[in-house]
Amino acid sequence: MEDRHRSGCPINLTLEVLGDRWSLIVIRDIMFGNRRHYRELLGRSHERIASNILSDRLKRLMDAGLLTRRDDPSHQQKAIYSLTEAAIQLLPLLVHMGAWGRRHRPVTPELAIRARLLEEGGPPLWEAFMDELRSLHLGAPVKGPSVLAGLQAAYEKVAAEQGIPTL
Amino acid sequence: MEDRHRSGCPINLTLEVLGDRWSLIVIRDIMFGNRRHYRELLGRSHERIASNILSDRLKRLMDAGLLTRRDDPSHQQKAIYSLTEAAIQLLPLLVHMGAWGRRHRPVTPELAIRARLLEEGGPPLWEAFMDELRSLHLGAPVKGPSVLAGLQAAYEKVAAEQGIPTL
DNA sequence: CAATCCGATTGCGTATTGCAATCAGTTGCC
DNA sequence: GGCAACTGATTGCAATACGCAATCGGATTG
Repeated sequence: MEDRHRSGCPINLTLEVLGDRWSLIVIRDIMFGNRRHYRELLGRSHERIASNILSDRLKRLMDAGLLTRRDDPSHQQKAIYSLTEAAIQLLPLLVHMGAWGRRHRPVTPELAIRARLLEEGGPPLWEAFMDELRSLHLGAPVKGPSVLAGLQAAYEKVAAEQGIPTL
Repeated sequence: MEDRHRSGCPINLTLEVLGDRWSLIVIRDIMFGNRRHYRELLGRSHERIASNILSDRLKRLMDAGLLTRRDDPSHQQKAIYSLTEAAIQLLPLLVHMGAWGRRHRPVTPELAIRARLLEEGGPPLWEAFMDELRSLHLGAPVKGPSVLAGLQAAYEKVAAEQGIPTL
């Protein structure tokens, strides 16, 4: 991206990569929504990212070493985007953002269910989730039950109880 | 700021407040640099924020309930900016950002000293620091020795050993 | 062979950013 | 008193980024 940095401060350097309104949304959708294709990222979020912005962010995140792109073997023209280890290690950051937002912003309760569960699970749950992400994105061996599926099931349970349409 | 949100997702709502290149830099400088005046924030950082951007960010952060502004009793035209409880609770997020940047970005070693100490200190140190911030910014009673001074001393010690100019 | 889906790209108007200069009022100093 | 320095900003302007809609060439599906 840039060779010239504003400063070598760790927080500043992190903001140079993630300090905009879309980069972390894209990573969130890949990480928690398991969205691996361009069209999935484009259409299925509440936030409705524009296609040119998505394209630009995918490029930037690849340049920054947070995403990789490979061809989908099942479809000649599909691409699969995967998280790198660096991106997987953003999980605690995203959990903290969710936790802070839950406390200090006007969140929609059903959209905060996953954030609450991840917060309550604490570092042990995060580690299990990160291991699962490594198996999904880096081809690492599967180590345990699916945290992702567990979060989704918990969400659907609460959603069903409250008559909320599943995303 | 905006009444219309892109979505009620906790991560998205957090990004609507903090998802730009300067907001967290301002909070970082107030929090870790104890910079409470406009001119201090304007001039003493490595990143050199422009005065109009700083002015705009201070306004937005006040609107978002992360900062308060009051008159400086010692100087008729000076203002003192303080963190709110919501902003103080961003500390773990900032520590995680620093930790991630330290591992995955080309940080300047001496600028990473505080980040390393806060990371190593873990939640107990963060709690102590947050208590100190509450006494500095919210007028809460002082509870223990100054974490801020400790970080600064540790930084100056390493800096002196390596002949690095103190900020 | 037509409709649909694929990952983008283009055009265009608006909003945000970066940079430098400037402002009016206050303070410190001699 | 007088003046330089300092206070928290504001203004003007150019460059960049964003948001939105339309579109693209190629591949797949029915």
